[in-house]
Amino acid sequence: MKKDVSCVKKGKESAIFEAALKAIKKKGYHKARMSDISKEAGISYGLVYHYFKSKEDLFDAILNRWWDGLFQLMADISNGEDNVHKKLMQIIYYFLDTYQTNPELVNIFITEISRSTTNLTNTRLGLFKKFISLVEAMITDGQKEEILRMDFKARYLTYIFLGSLETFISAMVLVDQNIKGDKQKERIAQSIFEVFLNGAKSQKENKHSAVSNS
Amino acid sequence: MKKDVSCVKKGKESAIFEAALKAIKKKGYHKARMSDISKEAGISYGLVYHYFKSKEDLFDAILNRWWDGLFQLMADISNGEDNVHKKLMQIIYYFLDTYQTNPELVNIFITEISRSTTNLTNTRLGLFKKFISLVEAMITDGQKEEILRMDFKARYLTYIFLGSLETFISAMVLVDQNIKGDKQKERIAQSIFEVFLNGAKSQKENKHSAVSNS
Amino acid sequence: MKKDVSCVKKGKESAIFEAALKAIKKKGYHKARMSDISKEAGISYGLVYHYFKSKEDLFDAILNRWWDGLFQLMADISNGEDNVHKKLMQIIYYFLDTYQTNPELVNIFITEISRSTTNLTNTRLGLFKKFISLVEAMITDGQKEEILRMDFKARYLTYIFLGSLETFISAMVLVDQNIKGDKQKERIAQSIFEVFLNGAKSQKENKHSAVSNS
Amino acid sequence: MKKDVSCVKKGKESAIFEAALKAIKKKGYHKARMSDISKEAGISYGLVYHYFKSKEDLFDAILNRWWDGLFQLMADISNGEDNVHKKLMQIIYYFLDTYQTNPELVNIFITEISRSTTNLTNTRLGLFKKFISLVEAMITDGQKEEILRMDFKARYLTYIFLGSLETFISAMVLVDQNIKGDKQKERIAQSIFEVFLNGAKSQKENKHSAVSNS
DNA sequence: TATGAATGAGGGTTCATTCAT
DNA sequence: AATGAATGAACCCTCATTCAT
Repeated sequence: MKKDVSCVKKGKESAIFEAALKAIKKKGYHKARMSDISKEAGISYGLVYHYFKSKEDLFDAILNRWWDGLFQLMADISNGEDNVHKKLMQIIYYFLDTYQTNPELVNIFITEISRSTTNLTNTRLGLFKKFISLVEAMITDGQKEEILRMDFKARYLTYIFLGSLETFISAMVLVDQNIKGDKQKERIAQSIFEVFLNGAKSQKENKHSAVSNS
Repeated sequence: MKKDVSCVKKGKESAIFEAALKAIKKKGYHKARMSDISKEAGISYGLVYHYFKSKEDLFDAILNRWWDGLFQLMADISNGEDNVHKKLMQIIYYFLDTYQTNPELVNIFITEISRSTTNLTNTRLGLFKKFISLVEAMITDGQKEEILRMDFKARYLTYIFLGSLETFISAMVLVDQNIKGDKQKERIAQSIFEVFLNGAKSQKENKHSAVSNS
Repeated sequence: MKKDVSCVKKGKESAIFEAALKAIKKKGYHKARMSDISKEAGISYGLVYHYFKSKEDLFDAILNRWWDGLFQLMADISNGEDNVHKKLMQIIYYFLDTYQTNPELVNIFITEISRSTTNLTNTRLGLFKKFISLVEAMITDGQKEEILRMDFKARYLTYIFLGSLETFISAMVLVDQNIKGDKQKERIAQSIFEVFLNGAKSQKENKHSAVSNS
Repeated sequence: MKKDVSCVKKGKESAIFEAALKAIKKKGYHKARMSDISKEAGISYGLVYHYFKSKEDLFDAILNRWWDGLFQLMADISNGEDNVHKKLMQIIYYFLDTYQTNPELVNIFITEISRSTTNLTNTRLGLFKKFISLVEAMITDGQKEEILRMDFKARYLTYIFLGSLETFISAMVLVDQNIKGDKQKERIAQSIFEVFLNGAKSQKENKHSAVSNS
């Protein structure tokens, strides 16, 4: 019941929110106009300001939805007893799942946040760093459990992991590709993770180096 | 000497260019004002337009410097006889070298181009895709030579390679980290490449899987 | 009553329109500033753009008011059964009437359109040529009915007719002369038409030539 | 010799002058840029300012050439003993002749002066009024000699005369028509003058009115 | 004379935000 | 809650004019 009420109450707010997602995806934060958003939401110009204090505020709300979901996941993972394999896979899946249900949201994360220094207020930068730290902590654990190689800083491995993930998503975003079915999603997730874990070297090469290393 | 002459001739243009780099790095393309640039360059407002047709034009000049250098490198690599190892390493070094000499340039590439769909005109998108294709071609060669694993699409490996690289740089950009000395540069390059090639899995794990695979 | 409603609804738009008329009359289209117009209309700068897309658009709106009225008249005349005398007189009266009620509008037509090649987009040029053609058609009819002399091209007579009319108006515009009462208006209209029809030659001369022609 | 020197000295000045004519004809005074003019003249940007104090000054020089020629003619006519017929014809011919040798000059007179109140400084307005007065004086003389009808103000006849003339030229200007040969020039001059003098009424109509007048 | 780089005061336009209704 | 008219501070760009060489 509570939820219903909130839905009734938040019906317009939510419409604005979704409209903002679309508009920002389409034009980017700077070029998306408040009028685009209100038009897309099917409401009047000034009403946006009843629900969101400013454009910046609306943007923050969008980011918060992203970060909230992500940090919720990170909390769940941290509390769980999975090994590093499964933990990292869950992160990958979070990105891919969200991309399926809410491509605009991922798009905005990729294009406006993950690389842009300009949109990064200190608060936002903090969230971003916090996320990296959480991943790094997992990787460090993996190193301690001797699952991940220890000859590189955990931070470096983190970059490589997140970088692969982001670029994959980014590429899909760029061509507006949608993930067709769970099969493809699984394949993509596997690719990212497999290469991260075992590298791009061929088996043949591996043997060579195994020999040469022996 | 040659350089001096060009500096005399191109003194102002070059000053504007550098000022634009700084301004765009600081505020991003959209928020960077032409007045910021002229002020930074120590010249009058209107003079910018003597050297560059428009803000867009100035931006393009910056991008062209980046792409020109990168495509020059790609051409050199393609003509050379190096194996895929060395080729990919050269790409990594190009990013790191440029980051040393011209951190703003790399910054702009990372923040305004490599992920931003909004700033991407068709021309720019084309350059970006061309670059990806060239890397993919190298990776494909590496697969044919059985140096790189063949169980994943070359395009996927490409994403992972470039993703790792970009995120590394991006992270440095984010914290305004500078590369101290060639030693550190080498270590970073090695990290990226090593993990890409051999994966993040520890040796111990590798033995396990080697055993389990046999 | 109708007018009142429209005034309530279109109050600001109409105020901008009138202000634009004044500003353009005073300074000409090029030198008239949007800020002049907004100031004259007693509104804020940006509001002009709420009602008119651009300066050009506002200018077009002004021209359209003129052309709409004129072409409406031309249509009415064409449908009517009047002879060429009355038709041409109605055109003269349209100019003079509009000059009385809306001197700025006529002013702008005279100064910015009827002679200026620079402000003439193809659309505007088209309207102008269309008007000339309609007048020419009347004159041609007059020639067919043997009311007007046939030894000159209808187009030539058209130029002379419109030229007389325009210059008359133009001269009044130049000295900001206003038409005092319907008497003066009638006298002016008569002058233009009489001379066009019967020429400037004196009666005495006419007799001479009549004799010499016989 | 003096003239030669002046020609050597004034070579560039004259080139600028002609270039300005072309540029202003093409784009109008306001839109014609000083750079257009210098480019057209084949000289450097700043040099224009050696010969002309300002854009306004250059414009005035152009107008002066026109007015000088015209007032010279008016002086010659006034001193001569021709009747009003010949005098008016000479004015017509001055316009047509100049249009043949210097179409841009006439164009500028038509489009930028004869109707535009905006470009009219008091000085320029004075010249214009002076010209009208001189024509009016001729017409008045014609009335006194009972060659021209006296039932209308001389000023009105003047407007009609000049209006016919201007619109004719204006129409040629509009379509960039050039006068082919002296035959056509004569025909045009005749048309203008004939209708001014004898009116547009057909002979048949004239007889009717002659009858009705008797 | 001659060059063209350099200046900077506006100009049109945009758009986040406010406010009266 | 809801509307959309109203505001005005910037912003990009133009271009007449000046100036160092």
